[in-house]
Amino acid sequence: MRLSSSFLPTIKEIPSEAQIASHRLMLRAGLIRQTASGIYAWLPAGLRVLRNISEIVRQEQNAIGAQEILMPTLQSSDLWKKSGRYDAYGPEMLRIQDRHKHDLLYGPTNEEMITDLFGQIVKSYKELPQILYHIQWKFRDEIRPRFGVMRGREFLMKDAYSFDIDYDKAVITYYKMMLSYLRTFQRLGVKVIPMLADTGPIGGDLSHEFIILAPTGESGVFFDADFEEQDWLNMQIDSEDEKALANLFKQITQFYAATDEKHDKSRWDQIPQARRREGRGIEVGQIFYFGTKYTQSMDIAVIGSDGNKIYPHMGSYGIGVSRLVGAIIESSHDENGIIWPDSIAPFKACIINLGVKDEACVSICEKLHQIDPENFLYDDRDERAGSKFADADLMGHPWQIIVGPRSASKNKVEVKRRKTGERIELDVEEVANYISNYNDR
RNA sequence: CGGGGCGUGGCGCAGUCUGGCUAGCGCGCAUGUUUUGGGUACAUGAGGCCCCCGGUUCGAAUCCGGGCGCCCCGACCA
Repeated sequence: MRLSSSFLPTIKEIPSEAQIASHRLMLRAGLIRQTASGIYAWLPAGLRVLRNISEIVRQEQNAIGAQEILMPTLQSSDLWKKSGRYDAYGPEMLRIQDRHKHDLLYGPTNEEMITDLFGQIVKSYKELPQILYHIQWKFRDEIRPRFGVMRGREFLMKDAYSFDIDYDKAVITYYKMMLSYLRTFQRLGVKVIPMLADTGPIGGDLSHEFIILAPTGESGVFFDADFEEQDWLNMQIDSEDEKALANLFKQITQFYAATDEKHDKSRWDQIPQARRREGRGIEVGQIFYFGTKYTQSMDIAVIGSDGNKIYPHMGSYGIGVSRLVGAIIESSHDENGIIWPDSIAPFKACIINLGVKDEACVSICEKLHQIDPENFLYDDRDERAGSKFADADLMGHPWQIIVGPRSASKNKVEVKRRKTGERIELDVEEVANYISNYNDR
C-alpha cells in the first residue's frame, strides 16, 4: 500500500477527549474514529490489526476442534425470556422494537442463542462433544464508556461455547481451551497470565481470567515469575490427549497468579522473593464452565445411550478482540507511538522514501515494495524526513526501511527495528532475508 | 445514575463574565518559493448553520428557557 493514496490519517495533536495512551495513540495513528459515545469506526490500519488478531484466534480455536459459525447481532427477546435473563440483564442490554412491535435486542452475549441452535440440531449423545464459536460484534450499553475501545459499548468478541456429555468431559474441554488461549496470546505477542476468577454461584475452580500486563491496567496482579518462562507454542501437547491436558492444567494452576481481589498473602510469602512479580493488568479473555444452567432452563437435552434425557454441560470462552487492540498498545508503546508485535502489526514494514525526487531512491523503494506490496507500507509522500519518521514511529511498524539519497547511490538502505531502535545498513538485496530471518532475543 | 466540565473552520483553543467593528490564533489543508536524514521558513489563499430550537433586544457566539451531544471523577463492567 502507498501512503500517498491511502486512508491512514495520522494526527500530530493529542485529541482532547482521550485520556490514556492507547486511546490517544489509536486516534493519532489513524486506527479508529469515534462515531458515538463508546462506538468506533475502524479505519484501514485498525481493521488490519483487528483481522490479524481474529485470524490468530481463529486458527487456535480451529486447532482444538472448535468450529466457526456466525450468529446475528440482533436477537429476538423470546430466548432471553425463556432463560430468565431478559429481566435479569438490566439496562446494559440494548433493547429494540421492530415495526411489528416485536422485542429485539442487540446481543451482549450468545449463550441463549447458541443453546437453542444446538438443541435444534444435536439430538444424541453420540454427537457430543461440540465446541462452537463465532467472532462477532456485541453491544453492552455501559453506563460510562471510556478508554476508547478498551471500554466501548460496541466491541468485537470471540465467544466459544462447548457442550459435553458430563462434568468430566466438560473439564477436558476446559483444559483444551486453556491451552488454546495460552497459545493464542503467545502468538499475539503479549504476556498474558491466566488467573483464577470468580465463579459466582457455581463455584469450583473452573473459571480463569486472562490478564495482559500493562502498567495502566485496571487491576493489580501478583504472579510467579516462572510463568513468564513458559513456551506454550513449543510444548508438544496433543489436544486430544486427556492425560496430557490434565497435567498441563495442573502445571499451570500450581503457579501462583492472582488479581488484587483474590490475592493470598500467605501463599505469596512462600514464593521466593526473586520470583515474585507484581504489576497491573487488563482482562482480555475469560473461560468459564457453567454446567447445565442454560440447557436446563431452556430444556435443551440430548438422548443418552440408555434412552434418557441428558442436559449437556456447557462452558463459554471469550476473547475481547477489539479490546485487545487497546490493551496491546497499553502494554507496548513508547513516547513516540505504538510498538506493534510482528504478528498483528497492520503493516510489517514501512518503506520510507527520503528522496521522492531522487531516481535511485524511487527505484530502490519500488523494488523493496515488491517484496510484499500488501504488507509493506510505502511512504511515497513528498514530505519532510522528520514527519515521515514521526509517522512511522507513531504507527508502530515493526520495521522501517529508510531509503535516502546518501546511501541509495551505493545501493544501501537503513533498516530500523521499531522495538529496539537498532539500525543496520544493508544492501537492498539483503533486506528481505534480514527481516524474515530476524529473531528477537 | 450522582458530581463536575465542555460544545466556535479538519484538530487544539481564545472570545462568552461586562451583548455592538468584517468572529480570531496555532496546527492542518491548497498554491508558490525555500528546505532536504527527526514534524523547515516565508508568502498567498480556501474553509464557519459559533451544537439545535425558542425567547429577550435596535442588535446574540455572548443574556434567558428547553433540548441534544461529548468528556472527566465515582459506583459498575469483557
